[in-house]
Amino acid sequence: MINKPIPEIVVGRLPQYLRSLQRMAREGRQVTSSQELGERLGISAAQIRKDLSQFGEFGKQGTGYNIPFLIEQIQKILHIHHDWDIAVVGAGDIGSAVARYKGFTDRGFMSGSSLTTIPLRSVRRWESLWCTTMRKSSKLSDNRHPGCYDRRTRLVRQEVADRLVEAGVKAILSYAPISLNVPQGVRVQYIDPSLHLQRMTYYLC
Amino acid sequence: MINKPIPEIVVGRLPQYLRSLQRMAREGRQVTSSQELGERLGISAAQIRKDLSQFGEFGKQGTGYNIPFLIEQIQKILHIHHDWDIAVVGAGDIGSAVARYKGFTDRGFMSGSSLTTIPLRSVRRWESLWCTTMRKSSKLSDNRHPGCYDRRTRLVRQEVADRLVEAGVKAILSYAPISLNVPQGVRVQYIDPSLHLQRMTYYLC
DNA sequence: TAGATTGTTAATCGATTAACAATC
DNA sequence: TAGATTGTTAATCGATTAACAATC
Repeated sequence: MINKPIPEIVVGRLPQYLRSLQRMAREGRQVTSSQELGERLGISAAQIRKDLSQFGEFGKQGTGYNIPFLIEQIQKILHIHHDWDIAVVGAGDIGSAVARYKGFTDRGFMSGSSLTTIPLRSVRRWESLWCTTMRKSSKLSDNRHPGCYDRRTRLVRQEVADRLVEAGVKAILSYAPISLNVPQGVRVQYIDPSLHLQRMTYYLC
Repeated sequence: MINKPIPEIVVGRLPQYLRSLQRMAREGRQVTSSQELGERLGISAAQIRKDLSQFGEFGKQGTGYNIPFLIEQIQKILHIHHDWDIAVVGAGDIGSAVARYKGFTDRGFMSGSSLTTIPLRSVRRWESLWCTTMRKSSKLSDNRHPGCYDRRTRLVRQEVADRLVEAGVKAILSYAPISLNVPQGVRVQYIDPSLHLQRMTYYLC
Protein backbone atom coordinates (compact mmCIF):
# COMPACT_ATOMS: atom_id res chain seq x y z
CA MET A 1 0.00 0.00 0.00
CA ILE A 2 1.42 3.33 -1.05
CA ASN A 3 1.07 6.37 1.19
CA LYS A 4 -0.58 9.03 -0.88
CA PRO A 5 1.14 12.39 -0.56
CA ILE A 6 -0.92 15.00 1.27
CA PRO A 7 -2.37 17.52 -1.20
CA GLU A 8 -0.65 20.90 -1.02
CA ILE A 9 -3.97 22.60 -0.53
CA VAL A 10 -4.47 20.64 2.68
CA VAL A 11 -1.01 21.50 3.97
CA GLY A 12 -1.79 25.11 3.18
CA ARG A 13 -4.80 25.12 5.44
CA LEU A 14 -3.03 23.72 8.48
CA PRO A 15 -1.31 27.02 9.33
CA GLN A 16 -4.73 28.69 9.28
CA TYR A 17 -6.14 26.11 11.66
CA LEU A 18 -3.14 26.57 13.88
CA ARG A 19 -3.51 30.33 13.99
CA SER A 20 -7.16 30.09 15.00
CA LEU A 21 -6.41 27.45 17.61
CA GLN A 22 -3.64 29.54 19.09
CA ARG A 23 -6.01 32.46 19.39
CA MET A 24 -8.56 30.25 21.13
CA ALA A 25 -5.86 29.05 23.50
CA ARG A 26 -4.97 32.64 24.29
CA GLU A 27 -8.64 33.23 25.04
CA GLY A 28 -8.37 30.46 27.63
CA ARG A 29 -10.35 27.88 25.70
CA GLN A 30 -9.67 24.17 26.24
CA VAL A 31 -11.73 22.36 23.59
CA THR A 32 -13.29 23.17 20.25
CA SER A 33 -15.17 21.38 17.49
CA SER A 34 -14.72 21.18 13.76
CA GLN A 35 -17.90 23.21 13.51
CA GLU A 36 -16.68 26.11 15.65
CA LEU A 37 -13.29 26.17 13.97
CA GLY A 38 -14.99 26.10 10.61
CA GLU A 39 -17.21 29.03 11.45
CA ARG A 40 -14.25 31.10 12.56
CA LEU A 41 -12.41 30.40 9.34
CA GLY A 42 -15.23 30.26 6.85
CA ILE A 43 -14.46 26.63 6.07
CA SER A 44 -16.87 23.69 6.31
CA ALA A 45 -16.67 21.45 9.36
CA ALA A 46 -16.46 18.40 7.12
CA GLN A 47 -13.39 19.76 5.40
CA ILE A 48 -11.58 20.42 8.64
CA ARG A 49 -12.27 16.89 9.88
CA LYS A 50 -11.18 15.47 6.56
CA ASP A 51 -7.99 17.51 6.52
CA LEU A 52 -7.01 16.58 10.05
CA SER A 53 -7.84 12.92 9.52
CA GLN A 54 -5.10 12.76 6.89
CA PHE A 55 -2.56 13.04 9.67
CA GLY A 56 -4.16 11.05 12.48
CA GLU A 57 -7.05 10.94 14.90
CA PHE A 58 -6.86 14.01 17.06
CA GLY A 59 -10.44 14.37 18.28
CA LYS A 60 -12.91 12.58 20.52
CA GLN A 61 -16.45 11.73 19.39
CA GLY A 62 -18.98 13.75 21.31
CA THR A 63 -16.38 16.13 22.68
CA GLY A 64 -14.35 17.62 19.87
CA TYR A 65 -10.67 18.56 19.89
CA ASN A 66 -8.48 19.40 22.84
CA ILE A 67 -6.99 22.72 21.81
CA PRO A 68 -3.51 22.53 23.35
CA PHE A 69 -3.13 18.96 22.13
CA LEU A 70 -4.22 19.79 18.59
CA ILE A 71 -1.91 22.79 18.51
CA GLU A 72 0.98 20.57 19.47
CA GLN A 73 0.08 17.99 16.85
CA ILE A 74 -0.20 20.53 14.04
CA GLN A 75 3.07 22.13 15.09
CA LYS A 76 4.73 18.73 14.81
CA ILE A 77 3.17 18.08 11.41
CA LEU A 78 4.40 21.44 10.16
CA HIS A 79 7.81 20.92 11.75
CA ILE A 80 7.54 24.05 13.82
CA HIS A 81 7.72 22.43 17.23
CA HIS A 82 11.17 23.98 17.31
CA ASP A 83 12.23 27.34 15.90
CA TRP A 84 13.76 27.83 12.49
CA ASP A 85 16.43 30.36 11.65
CA ILE A 86 15.69 33.04 9.15
CA ALA A 87 18.03 35.09 7.02
CA VAL A 88 16.47 38.34 5.90
CA VAL A 89 18.19 39.39 2.72
CA GLY A 90 17.99 43.09 2.06
CA ALA A 91 17.91 45.87 4.62
CA GLY A 92 15.73 48.34 2.75
CA ASP A 93 12.18 49.34 3.69
CA ILE A 94 10.68 45.89 3.45
CA GLY A 95 13.65 43.92 4.75
CA SER A 96 13.88 46.16 7.78
CA ALA A 97 10.18 45.91 8.49
CA VAL A 98 10.35 42.13 8.27
CA ALA A 99 13.41 42.00 10.50
CA ARG A 100 11.55 43.99 13.14
CA TYR A 101 8.28 42.11 12.67
CA LYS A 102 6.91 40.74 15.94
CA GLY A 103 4.53 38.27 14.32
CA PHE A 104 7.04 35.42 13.95
CA THR A 105 7.28 34.80 17.67
CA ASP A 106 5.51 31.62 18.78
CA ARG A 107 4.94 30.66 15.20
CA GLY A 108 8.07 28.68 14.63
CA PHE A 109 10.58 31.33 13.64
CA MET A 110 13.25 33.63 14.91
CA SER A 111 13.30 33.17 18.64
CA GLY A 112 16.19 35.11 20.08
CA SER A 113 19.35 35.06 18.03
CA SER A 114 18.12 32.99 15.11
CA LEU A 115 17.62 35.98 12.83
CA THR A 116 20.34 36.95 10.39
CA THR A 117 20.11 40.19 8.48
CA ILE A 118 22.15 40.49 5.33
CA PRO A 119 22.28 43.96 3.75
CA LEU A 120 22.11 43.87 -0.02
CA ARG A 121 25.50 45.58 -0.19
CA SER A 122 27.18 42.47 1.14
CA VAL A 123 24.85 40.14 -0.73
CA ARG A 124 26.37 41.46 -3.87
CA ARG A 125 29.81 40.30 -2.89
CA TRP A 126 28.93 36.69 -3.52
CA GLU A 127 31.67 34.94 -1.61
CA SER A 128 30.97 37.06 1.38
CA LEU A 129 27.27 36.21 1.32
CA TRP A 130 28.03 32.57 0.95
CA CYS A 131 30.31 32.63 3.95
CA THR A 132 27.91 34.64 6.03
CA THR A 133 25.01 32.35 5.40
CA MET A 134 26.95 29.19 6.04
CA ARG A 135 28.66 30.47 9.15
CA LYS A 136 25.46 31.67 10.73
CA SER A 137 23.68 28.48 9.91
CA SER A 138 26.26 26.20 11.50
CA LYS A 139 26.47 28.46 14.50
CA LEU A 140 22.78 28.08 15.15
CA SER A 141 21.01 24.97 14.03
CA ASP A 142 22.64 23.57 10.98
CA ASN A 143 21.10 24.01 7.60
CA ARG A 144 17.87 25.62 8.71
CA HIS A 145 16.84 28.61 6.66
CA PRO A 146 13.17 28.51 5.83
CA GLY A 147 12.83 32.17 5.05
CA CYS A 148 14.61 34.77 3.05
CA TYR A 149 13.50 38.05 1.62
CA ASP A 150 14.80 40.22 -1.10
CA ARG A 151 14.11 43.10 -3.41
CA ARG A 152 15.97 44.70 -6.35
CA THR A 153 16.33 44.23 -10.04
CA ARG A 154 15.44 40.94 -11.63
CA LEU A 155 18.89 39.63 -12.40
CA VAL A 156 20.27 40.40 -9.00
CA ARG A 157 17.32 38.70 -7.35
CA GLN A 158 17.73 35.50 -9.32
CA GLU A 159 21.43 35.50 -8.49
CA VAL A 160 20.69 36.08 -4.84
CA ALA A 161 18.39 33.09 -4.91
CA ASP A 162 21.07 31.02 -6.65
CA ARG A 163 23.61 31.85 -3.98
CA LEU A 164 21.20 31.11 -1.18
CA VAL A 165 20.40 27.74 -2.70
CA GLU A 166 24.12 27.03 -3.02
CA ALA A 167 24.49 27.90 0.64
CA GLY A 168 21.94 25.25 1.53
CA VAL A 169 18.79 27.33 1.92
CA LYS A 170 15.80 25.08 1.25
CA ALA A 171 12.94 27.59 1.41
CA ILE A 172 12.62 31.14 0.16
CA LEU A 173 9.85 33.62 0.81
CA SER A 174 10.24 36.32 -1.78
CA TYR A 175 8.73 39.79 -1.66
CA ALA A 176 10.00 40.49 -5.15
CA PRO A 177 7.50 40.40 -8.03
CA ILE A 178 9.35 37.85 -10.15
CA SER A 179 9.26 34.09 -10.48
CA LEU A 180 12.49 32.55 -9.25
CA ASN A 181 14.05 29.48 -10.82
CA VAL A 182 15.19 27.06 -8.17
CA PRO A 183 16.20 23.41 -8.31
CA GLN A 184 13.89 20.61 -7.25
CA GLY A 185 13.67 20.31 -3.51
CA VAL A 186 13.82 24.04 -2.85
CA ARG A 187 10.53 25.68 -1.96
CA VAL A 188 9.56 29.22 -2.90
CA GLN A 189 6.59 31.27 -1.79
CA TYR A 190 5.78 34.77 -2.98
CA ILE A 191 4.21 37.81 -1.42
CA ASP A 192 3.13 40.48 -3.87
CA PRO A 193 0.63 43.02 -2.54
CA SER A 194 -0.26 44.27 -6.03
CA LEU A 195 -1.44 40.81 -7.00
CA HIS A 196 -3.77 40.73 -4.01
CA LEU A 197 -5.12 44.17 -4.78
CA GLN A 198 -5.71 43.33 -8.44
CA ARG A 199 -7.61 40.24 -7.40
CA MET A 200 -10.04 42.52 -5.58
CA THR A 201 -10.42 45.31 -8.11
CA TYR A 202 -12.03 42.80 -10.47
CA TYR A 203 -15.05 42.82 -8.17
CA LEU A 204 -15.14 46.61 -7.82
CA CYS A 205 -16.43 48.94 -10.49
CA MET B 1 -29.19 31.96 -20.71
CA ILE B 2 -27.52 32.83 -17.46
CA ASN B 3 -23.95 34.17 -17.40
CA LYS B 4 -21.99 31.93 -15.10
CA PRO B 5 -19.84 33.90 -12.69
CA ILE B 6 -16.12 33.57 -13.32
CA PRO B 7 -14.51 31.26 -10.74
CA GLU B 8 -12.42 33.15 -8.20
CA ILE B 9 -9.46 30.93 -8.95
CA VAL B 10 -9.49 32.14 -12.54
CA VAL B 11 -9.68 35.79 -11.51
CA GLY B 12 -6.77 35.12 -9.19
CA ARG B 13 -4.57 33.98 -12.06
CA LEU B 14 -5.17 37.01 -14.25
CA PRO B 15 -2.84 39.26 -12.22
CA GLN B 16 -0.10 36.67 -12.67
CA TYR B 17 -0.63 36.59 -16.40
CA LEU B 18 -0.57 40.36 -16.44
CA ARG B 19 2.68 40.56 -14.51
CA SER B 20 4.41 38.17 -16.90
CA LEU B 21 3.06 39.97 -19.93
CA GLN B 22 4.24 43.31 -18.61
CA ARG B 23 7.69 41.90 -18.13
CA MET B 24 7.68 40.58 -21.69
CA ALA B 25 6.57 43.99 -22.92
CA ARG B 26 9.46 45.60 -21.03
CA GLU B 27 11.76 43.11 -22.75
CA GLY B 28 10.49 44.51 -26.06
CA ARG B 29 8.41 41.48 -27.00
CA GLN B 30 5.36 41.91 -29.24
CA VAL B 31 3.63 38.51 -29.29
CA THR B 32 3.53 35.42 -27.13
CA SER B 33 1.69 32.11 -27.00
CA SER B 34 -0.21 30.30 -24.30
CA GLN B 35 2.64 27.82 -24.30
CA GLU B 36 5.37 30.37 -23.62
CA LEU B 37 3.34 32.15 -20.99
CA GLY B 38 2.56 28.84 -19.37
CA GLU B 39 6.21 27.86 -19.21
CA ARG B 40 7.13 31.13 -17.56
CA LEU B 41 4.45 30.68 -14.94
CA GLY B 42 4.46 26.94 -14.44
CA ILE B 43 0.87 26.70 -15.67
CA SER B 44 -0.41 24.55 -18.54
CA ALA B 45 -1.04 26.22 -21.88
CA ALA B 46 -4.54 24.74 -21.97
CA GLN B 47 -5.40 26.40 -18.71
CA ILE B 48 -4.24 29.79 -19.85
CA ARG B 49 -6.30 29.55 -23.03
CA LYS B 50 -9.30 28.35 -21.06
CA ASP B 51 -8.99 31.15 -18.53
CA LEU B 52 -8.67 33.88 -21.14
CA SER B 53 -11.51 32.48 -23.21
CA GLN B 54 -13.86 33.15 -20.31
CA PHE B 55 -13.52 36.84 -21.04
CA GLY B 56 -13.29 36.96 -24.82
CA GLU B 57 -11.17 35.99 -27.79
CA PHE B 58 -7.87 37.76 -27.48
CA GLY B 59 -5.59 35.60 -29.61
CA LYS B 60 -5.09 34.67 -33.24
CA GLN B 61 -4.79 31.09 -34.43
CA GLY B 62 -1.35 30.35 -35.69
CA THR B 63 0.10 33.51 -34.18
CA GLY B 64 -0.69 33.72 -30.50
CA TYR B 65 -1.44 36.80 -28.44
CA ASN B 66 -0.43 40.38 -29.10
CA ILE B 67 1.22 41.38 -25.85
CA PRO B 68 0.28 45.07 -25.59
CA PHE B 69 -3.29 44.25 -26.62
CA LEU B 70 -3.64 41.43 -24.12
CA ILE B 71 -2.19 43.60 -21.35
CA GLU B 72 -4.79 46.24 -22.12
CA GLN B 73 -7.60 43.70 -22.11
CA ILE B 74 -6.60 42.14 -18.81
CA GLN B 75 -6.22 45.57 -17.26
CA LYS B 76 -9.77 46.37 -18.31
CA ILE B 77 -11.07 43.09 -16.95
CA LEU B 78 -9.37 43.74 -13.62
CA HIS B 79 -10.53 47.37 -13.62
CA ILE B 80 -7.02 48.67 -13.38
CA HIS B 81 -6.98 50.61 -16.64
CA HIS B 82 -7.15 53.62 -14.35
CA ASP B 83 -5.45 54.06 -10.98
CA TRP B 84 -7.11 53.37 -7.66
CA ASP B 85 -6.53 55.35 -4.51
CA ILE B 86 -5.07 53.61 -1.51
CA ALA B 87 -5.27 54.51 2.13
CA VAL B 88 -2.46 53.00 4.15
CA VAL B 89 -3.66 52.67 7.71
CA GLY B 90 -0.85 52.55 10.22
CA ALA B 91 2.49 54.28 9.98
CA GLY B 92 4.62 51.73 11.81
CA ASP B 93 7.27 49.51 10.23
CA ILE B 94 4.99 47.75 7.79
CA GLY B 95 2.73 50.69 6.99
CA SER B 96 5.72 52.88 6.25
CA ALA B 97 7.34 50.26 4.05
CA VAL B 98 4.11 49.83 2.10
CA ALA B 99 3.68 53.58 1.74
CA ARG B 100 7.16 53.83 0.24
CA TYR B 101 6.78 50.68 -1.88
CA LYS B 102 7.62 51.31 -5.51
CA GLY B 103 5.91 48.17 -6.81
CA PHE B 104 2.43 49.67 -7.14
CA THR B 105 3.38 51.93 -10.00
CA ASP B 106 2.01 50.76 -13.35
CA ARG B 107 -0.02 48.13 -11.62
CA GLY B 108 -3.16 50.11 -11.04
CA PHE B 109 -2.48 51.88 -7.79
CA MET B 110 -1.19 55.05 -6.22
CA SER B 111 -0.05 57.17 -9.08
CA GLY B 112 0.90 60.57 -7.77
CA SER B 113 -1.31 61.93 -5.02
CA SER B 114 -3.67 58.99 -4.70
CA LEU B 115 -1.98 57.63 -1.58
CA THR B 116 -3.33 58.55 1.82
CA THR B 117 -1.41 57.63 4.94
CA ILE B 118 -3.33 57.50 8.19
CA PRO B 119 -1.23 57.08 11.32
CA LEU B 120 -2.82 54.76 13.86
CA ARG B 121 -2.91 57.61 16.37
CA SER B 122 -5.55 59.37 14.33
CA VAL B 123 -7.26 56.14 13.35
CA ARG B 124 -8.12 55.68 16.97
CA ARG B 125 -10.07 58.91 17.05
CA TRP B 126 -12.87 57.40 15.03
CA GLU B 127 -14.63 60.53 13.86
CA SER B 128 -11.39 61.95 12.67
CA LEU B 129 -10.58 58.84 10.66
CA TRP B 130 -14.00 58.80 9.16
CA CYS B 131 -13.66 62.41 8.07
CA THR B 132 -10.17 61.94 6.76
CA THR B 133 -11.09 58.98 4.65
CA MET B 134 -14.18 60.56 3.21
CA ARG B 135 -12.57 63.86 2.48
CA LYS B 136 -9.62 62.33 0.76
CA SER B 137 -11.81 60.04 -1.23
CA SER B 138 -14.04 62.76 -2.61
CA LYS B 139 -11.02 64.92 -3.32
CA LEU B 140 -9.55 62.24 -5.51
CA SER B 141 -11.84 59.79 -7.26
CA ASP B 142 -14.92 59.20 -5.25
CA ASN B 143 -15.31 56.03 -3.31
CA ARG B 144 -12.22 54.27 -4.56
CA HIS B 145 -10.18 52.63 -1.86
CA PRO B 146 -9.11 49.16 -2.87
CA GLY B 147 -6.33 48.86 -0.36
CA CYS B 148 -5.82 49.44 3.29
CA TYR B 149 -3.30 48.09 5.72
CA ASP B 150 -3.22 47.82 9.44
CA ARG B 151 -1.60 46.26 12.43
CA ARG B 152 -2.26 46.25 16.19
CA THR B 153 -4.32 44.35 18.70
CA ARG B 154 -7.27 42.33 17.54
CA LEU B 155 -10.08 44.53 18.76
CA VAL B 156 -8.60 47.70 17.39
CA ARG B 157 -8.07 46.07 14.03
CA GLN B 158 -11.66 44.90 13.70
CA GLU B 159 -12.84 48.37 14.68
CA VAL B 160 -10.53 49.94 12.15
CA ALA B 161 -12.03 47.68 9.51
CA ASP B 162 -15.55 48.62 10.66
CA ARG B 163 -14.80 52.31 10.34
CA LEU B 164 -13.23 51.91 6.95
CA VAL B 165 -16.27 49.99 5.73
CA GLU B 166 -18.50 52.73 7.09
CA ALA B 167 -16.43 55.24 5.19
CA GLY B 168 -17.13 53.40 1.96
CA VAL B 169 -13.99 51.31 1.57
CA LYS B 170 -14.84 48.24 -0.50
CA ALA B 171 -11.59 46.30 -0.37
CA ILE B 172 -9.11 45.73 2.41
CA LEU B 173 -5.68 44.16 2.23
CA SER B 174 -4.74 43.27 5.76
CA TYR B 175 -1.26 42.54 7.05
CA ALA B 176 -2.68 41.62 10.43
CA PRO B 177 -2.91 37.94 11.37
CA ILE B 178 -6.63 37.90 12.16
CA SER B 179 -9.78 37.21 10.18
CA LEU B 180 -11.84 40.36 9.77
CA ASN B 181 -15.63 40.35 9.75
CA VAL B 182 -16.94 42.52 6.98
CA PRO B 183 -20.38 42.85 5.39
CA GLN B 184 -21.25 41.28 2.05
CA GLY B 185 -19.83 43.23 -0.83
CA VAL B 186 -16.60 44.15 0.93
CA ARG B 187 -13.53 42.19 -0.13
CA VAL B 188 -10.67 41.27 2.16
CA GLN B 189 -7.32 39.75 1.35
CA TYR B 190 -4.65 38.81 3.85
CA ILE B 191 -0.89 38.79 3.86
CA ASP B 192 0.70 36.81 6.66
CA PRO B 193 4.34 35.84 6.14
CA SER B 194 4.25 33.25 8.95
CA LEU B 195 1.54 31.34 7.12
CA HIS B 196 3.69 31.17 4.02
CA LEU B 197 6.70 30.02 5.98
CA GLN B 198 4.74 27.35 7.82
CA ARG B 199 3.44 26.06 4.52
CA MET B 200 7.06 25.41 3.53
CA THR B 201 8.42 23.95 6.76
CA TYR B 202 6.06 21.01 6.29
CA TYR B 203 8.29 19.90 3.45
CA LEU B 204 11.54 20.46 5.34
CA CYS B 205 12.86 18.12 8.00
C1' DT C 1 -28.93 6.25 28.35
C1' DA C 2 -29.25 10.59 25.36
C1' DG C 3 -26.70 13.97 23.01
C1' DA C 4 -22.87 15.33 20.56
C1' DT C 5 -19.18 15.04 17.46
C1' DT C 6 -15.72 12.42 15.36
C1' DG C 7 -13.56 9.80 11.27
C1' DT C 8 -14.76 7.95 6.93
C1' DT C 9 -17.30 6.61 2.87
C1' DA C 10 -19.81 7.61 -1.20
C1' DA C 11 -21.86 11.25 -3.96
C1' DT C 12 -21.32 15.72 -5.81
C1' DC C 13 -19.21 19.32 -7.54
C1' DG C 14 -15.68 21.90 -9.90
C1' DA C 15 -11.22 22.45 -12.02
C1' DT C 16 -7.66 20.76 -15.13
C1' DT C 17 -6.12 18.47 -19.14
C1' DA C 18 -6.11 16.33 -23.62
C1' DA C 19 -7.51 16.56 -28.07
C1' DC C 20 -8.89 18.66 -32.24
C1' DA C 21 -11.54 21.38 -35.62
C1' DA C 22 -11.18 26.06 -36.99
C1' DT C 23 -8.35 29.38 -38.93
C1' DC C 24 -4.62 32.69 -39.15
C1' DT D 1 -0.29 25.43 -49.06
C1' DA D 2 2.06 23.96 -44.59
C1' DG D 3 2.78 25.08 -39.94
C1' DA D 4 1.27 26.93 -35.84
C1' DT D 5 -1.78 28.10 -32.31
C1' DT D 6 -6.20 29.40 -30.91
C1' DG D 7 -10.93 28.51 -28.63
C1' DT D 8 -13.75 24.82 -27.14
C1' DT D 9 -15.50 20.27 -26.11
C1' DA D 10 -15.34 16.01 -23.72
C1' DA D 11 -12.72 13.18 -20.55
C1' DT D 12 -10.10 13.07 -16.47
C1' DC D 13 -8.79 14.19 -12.30
C1' DG D 14 -9.15 16.00 -7.68
C1' DA D 15 -11.40 18.45 -4.01
C1' DT D 16 -15.53 19.35 -1.30
C1' DT D 17 -19.69 18.05 0.84
C1' DA D 18 -23.31 15.21 2.78
C1' DA D 19 -24.41 11.54 5.47
C1' DC D 20 -23.87 8.25 9.00
C1' DA D 21 -22.00 4.46 11.84
C1' DA D 22 -18.92 4.52 15.63
C1' DT D 23 -18.22 6.07 20.08
C1' DC D 24 -17.17 9.38 23.69
